[in-house]
Amino acid sequence: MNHIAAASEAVRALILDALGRLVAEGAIPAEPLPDFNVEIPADRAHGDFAANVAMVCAKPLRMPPRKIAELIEGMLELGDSPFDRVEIAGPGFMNFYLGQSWYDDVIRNITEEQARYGTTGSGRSKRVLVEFVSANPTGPMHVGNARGGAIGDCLASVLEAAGYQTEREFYINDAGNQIEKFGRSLDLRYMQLCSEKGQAVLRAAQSTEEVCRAVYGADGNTPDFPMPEDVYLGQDIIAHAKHYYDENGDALAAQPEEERRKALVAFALPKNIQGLKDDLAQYRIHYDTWFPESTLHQDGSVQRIIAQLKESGYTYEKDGALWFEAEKLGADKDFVLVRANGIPTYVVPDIAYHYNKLVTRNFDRAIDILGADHHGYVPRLKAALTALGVDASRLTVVLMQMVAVMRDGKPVKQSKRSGKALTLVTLLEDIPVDAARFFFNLREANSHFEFDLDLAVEKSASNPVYYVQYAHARICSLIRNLADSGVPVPEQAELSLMGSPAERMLVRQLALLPAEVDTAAKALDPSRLTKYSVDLAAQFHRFYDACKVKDAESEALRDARLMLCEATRQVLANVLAMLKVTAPEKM
RNA sequence: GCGCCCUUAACUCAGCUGGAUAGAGUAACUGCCUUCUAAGCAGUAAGCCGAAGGUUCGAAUCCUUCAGGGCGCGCCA
Repeated sequence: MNHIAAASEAVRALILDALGRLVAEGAIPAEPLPDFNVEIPADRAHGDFAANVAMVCAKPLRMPPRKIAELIEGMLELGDSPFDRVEIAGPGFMNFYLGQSWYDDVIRNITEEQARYGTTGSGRSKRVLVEFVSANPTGPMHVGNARGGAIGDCLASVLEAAGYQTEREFYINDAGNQIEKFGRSLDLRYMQLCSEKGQAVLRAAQSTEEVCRAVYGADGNTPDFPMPEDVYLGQDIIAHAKHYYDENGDALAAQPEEERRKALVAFALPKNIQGLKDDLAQYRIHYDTWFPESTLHQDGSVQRIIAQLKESGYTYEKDGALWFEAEKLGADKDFVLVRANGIPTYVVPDIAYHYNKLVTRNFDRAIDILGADHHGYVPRLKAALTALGVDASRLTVVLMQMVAVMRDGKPVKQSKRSGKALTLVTLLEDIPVDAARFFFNLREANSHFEFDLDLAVEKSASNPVYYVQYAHARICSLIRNLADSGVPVPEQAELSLMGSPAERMLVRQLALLPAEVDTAAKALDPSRLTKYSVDLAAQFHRFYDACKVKDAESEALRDARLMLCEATRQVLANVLAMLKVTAPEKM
């Protein structure tokens, strides 16, 4: 249950009620009044909730704000409301203070809902598909994929918590130009290994790694093993070629190039895809669906989309190519659908894919997590969907800014061309999954992100994930100690004994979770939850410092605090579960 | 040239549907463990919220212009 929203609604209702009676008594004129805000003030000294009703009504009522506030205050009937007092402050704010029973209800509610606490129904069971990472299967995942993975997976958790029927999907780009390029690259490396120089390397090397290093050279392009422009240079390509050679020898070298590429792709691509699955599993990401692009070609979807777009009337021919009139539908410029050589551009399967999501599979919403370098492409995709008669607002693209990897305070150059980008696997060798997932969700997607390798590797307290986990472990330890001395967490306690600032601050923070989940779901911003978890941990640590549990002034108070601790532990565990970060019982 | 994003404390960032003295974490300095985990807490210091205009009772927040940084603008994906 969302105690914050309920209390906020109560403020609004109390004020509207009071205004109604003021009108009835003729104290203020009966005219439509502007909407007002009920918010949680930044400064607690300004109450638990503040309303600006008196200020926004000052002009239409032609009365000073404080005077209006006083009139409203005189008419308020706090009665059964969660509030026990109201103050007028500053230019005319009305500050509402929560009564003790509200705090008690929050704790009882968490005790009752347990792992369900924090879930809401705001998504009304709508079906949402979250597509994320969708890394190119021609190579390993890089740091950008790692960020997308953490953000997408946590966003899906948030949407689940908010009551959406959520599915996670990985789109496998197993067709098109980059697969051609993959085949070409594999073939070149394979033929190099079959050559005299390659054979010499194979004889001399003790391991695949040594072969890769020898062939790769300093930057993937050595005089002995030259590579042309526009191929993949990474060592993973060499390793695939070497493995194929190990298993099948050089018989393939005599085949036509087309056949060689086909065989090498058929050999390497499934391995890569399995590698992606394994790496993502290690990163605690599990998809409901792995959707191969190739199926869209095989089942005729791509051709059908082209036909449908033609029928829409938004296409034209120019220079032998088929163009889409995206500009007429809000995009910045028209683009090519089918090249003069008859091969569709990458956008067509993409359009077909999103059509599949929203029409064929009929998800209510589709959410894509993409790198910011795709921003220009989003309006075009949406324009195409519009032309197909699909409400493009059902697709939301979360753009995430680039990750700048820092080492020794300097940015690490990520060279895609030479295949030297930092991979997810390498990253996870250095830092724990917990830290990586938390770190990548620390900032909202749409902000430039600086990943400090030294800091993440450090495992120090500067990394906030330890701060949050420590709070959980600390509570577990406390509960364990008391249980060992015969004091288990009680099922009921005199909660109203807890009225100190530290206790109340903690409870208010606990009460905030459902509202945070809703906000995060609405804004598609899972980073709100990491921030929330840090704030909650901070409130607990303060409470821990200010209030003794074991040596409380009375057993009744001790029991009440024990219940509060357990509620806090539960909420920390719930948030960490959404982030898929472990909640340790000991540290 | 056009478009998107960013610019807040020494560093990394919150705050942005306009609200009451601008927040947190790091780093610096000071205190707090014979007592539930000091991976913690409390405190000090630190800011012309990139610049200039505008809107208003009120602007870090909205609008305009400008400056600096990142990223896009292919019959590449």
